[in-house]
Amino acid sequence: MSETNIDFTKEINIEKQYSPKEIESRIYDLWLKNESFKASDVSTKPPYAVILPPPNVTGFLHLGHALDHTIQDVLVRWKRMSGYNSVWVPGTDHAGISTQSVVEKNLAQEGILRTELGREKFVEKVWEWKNQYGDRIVSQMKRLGNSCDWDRMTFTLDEGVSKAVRKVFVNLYNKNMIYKGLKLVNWSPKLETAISDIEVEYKDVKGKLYHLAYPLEDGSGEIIVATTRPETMLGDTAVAVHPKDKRYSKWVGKNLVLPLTQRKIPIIVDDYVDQEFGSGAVKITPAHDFNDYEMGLRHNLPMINILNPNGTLVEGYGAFSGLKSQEARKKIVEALEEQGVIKNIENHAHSVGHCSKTGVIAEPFLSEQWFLKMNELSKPAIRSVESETTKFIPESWTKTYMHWMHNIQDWCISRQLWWGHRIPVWNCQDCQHVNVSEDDLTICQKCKSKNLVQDSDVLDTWFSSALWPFSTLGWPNNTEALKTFYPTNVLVTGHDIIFFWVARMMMQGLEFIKDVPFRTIYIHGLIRDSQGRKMSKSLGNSVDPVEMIDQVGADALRIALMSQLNTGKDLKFSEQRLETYRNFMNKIWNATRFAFIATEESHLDGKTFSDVSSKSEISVFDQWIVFKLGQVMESVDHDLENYRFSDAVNTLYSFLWNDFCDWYLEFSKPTLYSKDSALEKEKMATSLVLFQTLGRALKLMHPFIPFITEELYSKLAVKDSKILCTSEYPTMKNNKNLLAMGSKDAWEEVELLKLVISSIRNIRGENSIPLGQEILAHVVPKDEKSQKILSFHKTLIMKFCKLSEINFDDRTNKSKCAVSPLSFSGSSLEVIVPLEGIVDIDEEIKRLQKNIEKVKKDINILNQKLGNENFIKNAPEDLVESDKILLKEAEMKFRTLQESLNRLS
RNA sequence: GCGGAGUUAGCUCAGUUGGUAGAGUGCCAGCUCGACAAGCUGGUUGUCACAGGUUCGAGUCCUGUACUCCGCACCA
Repeated sequence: MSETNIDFTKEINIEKQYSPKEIESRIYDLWLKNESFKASDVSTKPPYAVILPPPNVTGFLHLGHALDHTIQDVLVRWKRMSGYNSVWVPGTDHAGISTQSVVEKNLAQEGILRTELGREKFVEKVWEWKNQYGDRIVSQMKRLGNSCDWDRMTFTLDEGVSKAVRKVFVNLYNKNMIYKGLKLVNWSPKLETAISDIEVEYKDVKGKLYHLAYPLEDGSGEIIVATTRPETMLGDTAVAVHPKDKRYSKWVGKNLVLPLTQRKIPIIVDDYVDQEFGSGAVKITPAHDFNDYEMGLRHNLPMINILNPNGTLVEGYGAFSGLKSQEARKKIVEALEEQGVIKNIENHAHSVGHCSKTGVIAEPFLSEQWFLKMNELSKPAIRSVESETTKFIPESWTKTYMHWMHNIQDWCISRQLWWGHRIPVWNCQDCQHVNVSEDDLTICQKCKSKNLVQDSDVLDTWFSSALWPFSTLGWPNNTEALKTFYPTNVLVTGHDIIFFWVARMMMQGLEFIKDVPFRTIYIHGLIRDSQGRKMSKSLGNSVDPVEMIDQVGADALRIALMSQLNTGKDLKFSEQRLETYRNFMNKIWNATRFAFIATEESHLDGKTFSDVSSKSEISVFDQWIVFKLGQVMESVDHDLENYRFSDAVNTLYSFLWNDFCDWYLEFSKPTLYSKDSALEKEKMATSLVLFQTLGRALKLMHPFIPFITEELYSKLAVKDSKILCTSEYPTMKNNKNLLAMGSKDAWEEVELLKLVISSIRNIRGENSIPLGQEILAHVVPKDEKSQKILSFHKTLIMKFCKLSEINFDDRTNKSKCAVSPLSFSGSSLEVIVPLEGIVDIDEEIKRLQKNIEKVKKDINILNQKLGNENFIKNAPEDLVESDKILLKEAEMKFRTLQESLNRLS
């Protein structure tokens, strides 16, 4: 470790209030200039790798990103400081549908239609758009403080990634795992493209159930069928009944006449039909319903497509043709009613699939698409989680993952879009050969014809995302980066994309690299507003993180988010909490300011970060804070190791604020401000310990609040490196020398002192004795050790409690006195404050009564426990013993309090 | 219907093997004590959702109930 000494300067140009704005941009530039975030492909250090879930390239940072990114940044910074070759690989996603829609909308405003522009020109426009806005999200990520290795920045349409995509496609095609087929898929009529099953969101809708009567061809009767979508009757190709349904058995095999079209359709039997529901007869529309589709396949029924890609009715249905399905429904219902076909309409709640991107109703639509077979791919992905080669945190997500994996369906990977990875398939117009190739083709591989046309579809965005953990590391080349960083350590993401992304990365990683893409999957909750509602534009409750950063700084936002992060639950965002941590930043700022104001330059001359004195030379307060510091290091290490971010934040918060500022800095003031030249040595020691402790605290907090800690660290008089973010993260191990200065004895001594001080302050506070009024106090220890400690710290107690005088002997006349009996670690003592002439004793009577009630309650509980034979018999011995001591102490306190109450009233 | 998470102070949440319920924030009172009013000091706040059970002892373990949230499936 290199030891650098920065000249200590007494010139304090630190403002009273922390203003993050100027500091943050300066500090981020400093990191970039020093290449602090760069990781090496080849290193002797152990690797630690995190791949950023790539945000939409034309998107902007929202609060969810802020949370997701901060978690990753904390981990990556922590590991970087802990001696790892720590890399965070950034990237952005082309986000096929979203980006295409945005650009299309934008062009439409200029009066330009995508279809008029043509594919090539349109894609050019999207690239222009990407180049214009692609940096916005990156600069926002930098404002948040993300310590990405920017040289590794990847875009999903980069050449390398595209190569990977094609290689994967061709490879899977050659293994017969990718196939093209005419199948019923989910379709977005607005986007006019197929979407995958998981891109459909089911919402409960209050609809109607229409009962239609279809007459038999031979006039022998009619069958009532029920439907929520009457317009689909145009595509009916059968009516199905249950094979055991006696009501219909006589008609099975006969034909019905479909109203409006007069088409003849058969009555068939199928087990799928529920006899109990409706009339027990189901109209079958194989081209527009998934269940009907399956039945159509089973019974070899014709599949009549009645919809155009944009959701309007196809030609051939007269006035209905060209209508959107909702209008068509209205008109068709009217027509059917006229003909007396509709027997009944009732209200019916059911859930309807909507396109998750646009919110329009998703239509089951018969079309030719590319599919990836998932069954074989899912097997190793299941095994890897079962064997805990990859672990979910929290573990409960394992079940969700498994359930989906076990019920996995083939994935529709083609999209009828222009923006994305075009499917690497060239169809020969002469010999009809399907050429599948990693390279662009101009000649048919079979007949050498030049008459080739590339498949017009692009791949689902998630197809390239699924390769992200290895495509970003250089695959298909066997790069050093891939060898070093794959499998990555942890994937951090929200639970909303476990199926879309996490599961698919697992499958592709195992298929192509033969190893899991990450060892741990950390799933965090989603951010909601202060009332627990989802954040959305329409509700107007979404919060712009950049605006928050402008207001309170990135650090405050980061630590506020992390302070709420536990057990993967969703978290409610509140600006109040943000303010709390803004204040915390200010506290840290001013604590450091104090360090400069209160210490003298000469005391730190030549001193280094790891210089320590001997225990005998530093004060008991120094020993106390160092002891606490050790505990903090241990606890934070444990919390980070176990992804307990809020615990780590709480530990650091209370150490810095309560232990360091409230007590240690106050304890150190009498020494530091002393003009007594005999105290020079103590001053020196305290100055050093103060700076050393502060330095460690800044380091410990750095992963959470990188900007302010880096800024303050740079000003420190003693430190062990120039740049905090690449310095060593403090642990019990690497701070052995310093921590050896801490001691348990010192801890006990100071805790006793704190107890006495607090109890006198309590008497002051409860009796409303103003600070300006000095008072007399008696502190009566019942044993020699406490006696020694307390008299040693006599002046300090007087200063802390604003006493005119302090006595350590028992006061003989305790009338008109406030009395507090105390016990600590086996010692007991009394604090007595004479109140005569100072305050009205009514308040003191109230205080005593309150304390008596409390002690009485304690005594009752303890008596009950200790009076219980079974407790004595069964409870651990040391518990029984400590309870006995507690009881004794409580009884003593009770007597003391009661006596002083008697004297007062 | 299946699965998951939850219910603890006014609010946001901790509570690791069972051993007298915690923090922050808010609220009340008093303070320009030589870093910080974005501060200091003191105080206030609970039928741990409900009902049973196991146990000497349950916020914690078991069973059931109610409510909230989130997935998935079904829905002619």
